[in-house]
Amino acid sequence: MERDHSKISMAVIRRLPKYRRYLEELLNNDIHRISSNELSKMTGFTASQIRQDLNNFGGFGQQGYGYNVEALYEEIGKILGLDREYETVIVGAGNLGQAIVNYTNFEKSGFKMRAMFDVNPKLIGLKIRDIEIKDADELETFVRENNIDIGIICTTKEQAQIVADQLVRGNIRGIWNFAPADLQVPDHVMLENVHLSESLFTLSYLLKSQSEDEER
Amino acid sequence: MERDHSKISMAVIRRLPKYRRYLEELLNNDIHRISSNELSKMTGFTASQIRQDLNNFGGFGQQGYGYNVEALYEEIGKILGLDREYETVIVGAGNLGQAIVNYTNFEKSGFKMRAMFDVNPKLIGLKIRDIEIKDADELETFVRENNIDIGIICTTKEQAQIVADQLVRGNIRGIWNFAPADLQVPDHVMLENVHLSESLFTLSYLLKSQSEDEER
DNA sequence: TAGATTGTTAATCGATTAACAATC
DNA sequence: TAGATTGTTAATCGATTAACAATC
Repeated sequence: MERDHSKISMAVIRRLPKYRRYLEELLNNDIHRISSNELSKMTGFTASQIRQDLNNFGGFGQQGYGYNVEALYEEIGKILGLDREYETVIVGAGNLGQAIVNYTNFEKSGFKMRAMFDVNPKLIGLKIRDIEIKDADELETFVRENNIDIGIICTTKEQAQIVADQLVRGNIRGIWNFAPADLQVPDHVMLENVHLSESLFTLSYLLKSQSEDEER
Repeated sequence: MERDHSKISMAVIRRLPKYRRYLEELLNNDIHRISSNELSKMTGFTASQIRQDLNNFGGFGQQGYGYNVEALYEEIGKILGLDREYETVIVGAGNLGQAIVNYTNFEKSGFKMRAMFDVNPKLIGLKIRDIEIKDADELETFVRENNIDIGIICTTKEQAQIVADQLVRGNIRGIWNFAPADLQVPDHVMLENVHLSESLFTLSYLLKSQSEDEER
């Protein structure tokens, strides 16, 4: 049933978490069967697209019946790599870093927060949810010795590339970057950016075009 | 020179902030002229795409010369609606709300933070950067009376739709939503989501497919 | 069996890239 | 003028939608 996933487009991948979120909701409401048509109404994607998306990974459905909610939820989790745990560190223990470490849903999804790092002496040594804020000097060593998978960068844009280099030297596998910068990392290190100002500027564009539309 | 912007694709819009960011960098380095080819090398987009993108909005360049950095920077700012100020409130004064209010770059870009709101009595009355945390009960009235443009939702997913409804009743124009939920808002209210877990799950997918590739 | 709904192919649509004439 | 680079059209590529045969 499993196909070659190696050339799935990112557009498909980015829809999977939304499918999974709605499937979770269905499970919470004790609904065990769903058709692409019903999922379409919930998610706003077309039924055709949903069937296409899922079929990239195998035939999870059954003709005349639809999809089993539990099974599909589990399969999507596996595709996304959520059937395992990830060792994680947060670099930058300011408000954003703290927001992430306090958002326990990430832990529940398997992203284990092992340490935070900062340069601010006032923060070093503190603990948040039992997670210690360490001196940023120890980052590379800690990442290497603890086989950390993911580094979450919550520093200024000035520090971000320096931190990324340290993470890479410590053999990090992926970087989740919140700094407003385009980081340079080797091909084998996966990079996912959250560029907040790009998102905010998109909203301001939408407001502008909305008000222009109203003038018509 | 100005064209009808009403049917520009979102793919184009979401590239504009990146162009603008690199143009700002050029300005800081006193570079006043840039070709689509050089911009291509910096941003990673093709030169052809850059010229196509910019030509959606008018001919900002000059044959044989390229683009004037200042002028292009300004134009992109105008297109994105960054040539004006926005009245903004943050709902939810936890770490994430505080991270946003403390990130002063948004203020510099014209997004004026006028108040924060929370239900937690321990937070109500406190001030962050001179911005007061108010009782969430006052949200709708405050938004209406102060002509707030943008509401930033940093609450739990359970509270998010309730807050969105209050913002809408207060005549909000746009919502920047950080809660992991798909909010229902009327068509005239613009909605931009930052779904952090979707981004993190995408990273975990990338890690998984990267390790599968290595096995080959 | 009849009805429902998937899996999958084909058609359409939209976005990106290539090419080059226009022009500074 | 010669050289460079845009603006813009045409070609290609990829993603979405439609349609329907397969099948539960």
